[in-house]
Amino acid sequence: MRYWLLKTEPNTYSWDDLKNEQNMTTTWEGVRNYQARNLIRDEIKEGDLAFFYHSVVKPMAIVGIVEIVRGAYPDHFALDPNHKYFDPKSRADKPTWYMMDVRAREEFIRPVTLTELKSHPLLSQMRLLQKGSRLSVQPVTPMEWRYICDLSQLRKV
DNA sequence: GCCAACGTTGGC
DNA sequence: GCCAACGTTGGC
Repeated sequence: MRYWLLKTEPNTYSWDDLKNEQNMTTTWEGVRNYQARNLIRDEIKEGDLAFFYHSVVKPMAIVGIVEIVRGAYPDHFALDPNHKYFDPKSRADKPTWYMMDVRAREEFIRPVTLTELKSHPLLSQMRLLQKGSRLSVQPVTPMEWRYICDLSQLRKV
């Protein structure tokens, strides 16, 4: 089982949005970056866990934990010409993009902010904290995972 | 609102 | 295959 971090802009899709979904489960579509695509398609497996990170908002923070409840399958939104995630290069018989399903599992009673993450030397190698790191799907090491979970209290959702 | 970093596009 | 131009991301 491996650990990940998923970025989202809460203006677009937030932790509260996820908690309000039926079964607190949503599709995770619209990833249009090849590096992130490769992680979804090749590395992320059902049962893996991921931090849910709010970007471009105050405060920027990890707010909860989701479980991957369905591994990679073709992103059908790429095939819909009327959808904002449409990509004319993707084809049904040869999909370019992949999506997955995630479910809210736990939330941080106190969100762990980007500022706080940066203040911990042991987290200095975190992908999220590297200059210019724009990847919206990132790996998290087991050490980083445990360390960050210990920074806040978790509660089941 | 700014702008550095990054990814993609397209002419050559 | 190179690389300049362009568009986007995302922290500040």
